[in-house]
Amino acid sequence: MSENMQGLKRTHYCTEVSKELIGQEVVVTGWVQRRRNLGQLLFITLRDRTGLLQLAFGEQTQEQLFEKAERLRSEFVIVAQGIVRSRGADVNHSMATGDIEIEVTELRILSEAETTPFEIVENSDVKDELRLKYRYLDLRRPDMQHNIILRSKVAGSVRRFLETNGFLEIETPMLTKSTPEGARDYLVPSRVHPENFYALPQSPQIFKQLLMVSGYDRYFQIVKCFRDEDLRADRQPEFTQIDIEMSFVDVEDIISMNEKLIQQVFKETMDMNIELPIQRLTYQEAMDRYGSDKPDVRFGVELVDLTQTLTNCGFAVFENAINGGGTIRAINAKGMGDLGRKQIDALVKYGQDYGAKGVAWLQIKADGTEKSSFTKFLSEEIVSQIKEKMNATGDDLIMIVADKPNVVFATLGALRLEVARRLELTQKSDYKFVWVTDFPLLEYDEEAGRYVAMHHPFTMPKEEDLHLMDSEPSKVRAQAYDLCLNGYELGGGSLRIYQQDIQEKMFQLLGFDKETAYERFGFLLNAFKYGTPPHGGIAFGLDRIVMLMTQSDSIRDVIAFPKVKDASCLMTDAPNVVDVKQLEELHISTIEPKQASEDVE
RNA sequence: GGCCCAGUGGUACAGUUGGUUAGCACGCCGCCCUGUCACGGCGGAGGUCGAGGGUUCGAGUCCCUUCUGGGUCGCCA
Repeated sequence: MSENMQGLKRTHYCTEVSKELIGQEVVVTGWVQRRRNLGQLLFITLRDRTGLLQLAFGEQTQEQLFEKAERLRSEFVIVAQGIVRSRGADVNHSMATGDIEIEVTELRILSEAETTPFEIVENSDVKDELRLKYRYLDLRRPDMQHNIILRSKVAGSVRRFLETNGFLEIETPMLTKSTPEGARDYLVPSRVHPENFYALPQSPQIFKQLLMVSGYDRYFQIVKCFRDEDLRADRQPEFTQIDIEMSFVDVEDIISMNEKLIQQVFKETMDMNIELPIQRLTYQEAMDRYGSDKPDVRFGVELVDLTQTLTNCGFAVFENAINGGGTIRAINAKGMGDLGRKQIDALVKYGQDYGAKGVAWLQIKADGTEKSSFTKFLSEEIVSQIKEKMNATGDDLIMIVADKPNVVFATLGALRLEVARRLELTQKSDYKFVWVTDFPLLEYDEEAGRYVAMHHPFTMPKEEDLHLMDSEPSKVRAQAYDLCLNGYELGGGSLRIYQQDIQEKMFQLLGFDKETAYERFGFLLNAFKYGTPPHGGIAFGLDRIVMLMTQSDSIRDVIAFPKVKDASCLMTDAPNVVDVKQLEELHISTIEPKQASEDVE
């Protein structure tokens, strides 16, 4: 029979009880972490979100109370009243409250608990599947509580900084209009409008721009966004953005404001100092040096251009790549000079997952001898040129990819990261930020047979590239920027187009006629007719920021109730089948059950 | 949609070239124990080895299919 708290009120969280309170009466609440019954003496470790506290039952304890304490089991919820006392010499140094305990005078069992499917301890090694099914228990674990609490602190720090700097927090709709550009939308059927659908926002992009038109000048929102795409360790179908927009600013204003934001958040929540200004790379530099637009700059192993050296060495693969508009680049994995053939082949295979047809390699062992996948095309002169360019001094594995630039960058960029993992070149506790700027405005979509916006259709081109919009659209750079940390994109943004003529040109390049553009974004284009300030902004992925802060491997570990790989929720079983009546109200016909068998044969 | 990894009492793991009764730790239950804190001691319960099929005298182990979870490519303006 469970009891209630009537007449008792919590006076302290577990770790707020300290030796300053010795002799005083306190009331504490929480979950039973552990019971240690020594016969005539019994200890309970009590846990709440602040930590652990020991309760003691001994010779002064009334018999009835002691018997009640003996009934306690792990995860029972209790309230205990008692006197704080010193533990004397028996201090537990691994516990924040290890020098004191509560001599309990009253105990109430508020809720009993069945044996949990896994133990509620830090760093437990339970399968994700089980953790997520019993997420409410997983969230009791101290490391998860730390993550979720830190997340709240980060959000608080963001709000304080932005409010101090004149930003207004304004909410935008969750039920909005589908925008077929970009990611797939989650759709919500309308009951009132048969065959019509709302979409959940992929981001509040257009609304925040409208708020600039409306004169709010500085906006922010910590907001859920939805994208119906496949999941990854750092991607969930619903995720949280720190969404920011500013008026009457240029790229420098936005970057400097936002690096101050990041600096303050890391200082307040991690006590970590970030030196400003944060390093910057142009997109082109990032690709050339790291093979990635979200480079991990904690280590070297940079890409080197070997096009000049190798085009005419006689190896047809290289020659064909160059004739096909390609390039030849390489990385040098120092410390892999004695890697065996099997392991090299594994690296080659790894690289092929990223699109390269092959990876040529040249190994220079510690003793100076060479081994290569294309020995017969390597004259002494070419080898020495490669050695010089790759700074090879022995114990090197040079991996070379010849292909179209995007394939070369993707492959070597991925191999570079794989090399770093194998050689353990990075530490999670090391944080290196970098801004990547001057992204291309457009990229060519082979499948659609047209240009698509790399960022979004409202991204402002660089002034000096405007003249290229007609002649060489692929060369136009955007006033767009991403903030990257340790190989993750933390956030990105741009200056927006606010001039009618440039916007029209942009739509033209994207292959929208005026009607299509108005059908999709008419409310924005109309709004721009009534006085639009120059504006721009950025959006940060809150989940990723906290993931990196907590050194987690997945954003699942910093989201209270995340979804699994197929976007379902193991705890609630969402998504689920709904009542036929609900469907009828929404004018959705029920799905016919699939014909059993036959369709294969 | 493709590729890769994993699945063995409640949990985490071990299980040899296929061989008799599937092993260990933690947890759980009971008894004992006055300073424990990963308490200790003694005893006990708990498994259709993810599922289905196949090979075999015999399958946790080999093969096929499938389910579940994870990673990743595609995808993610």
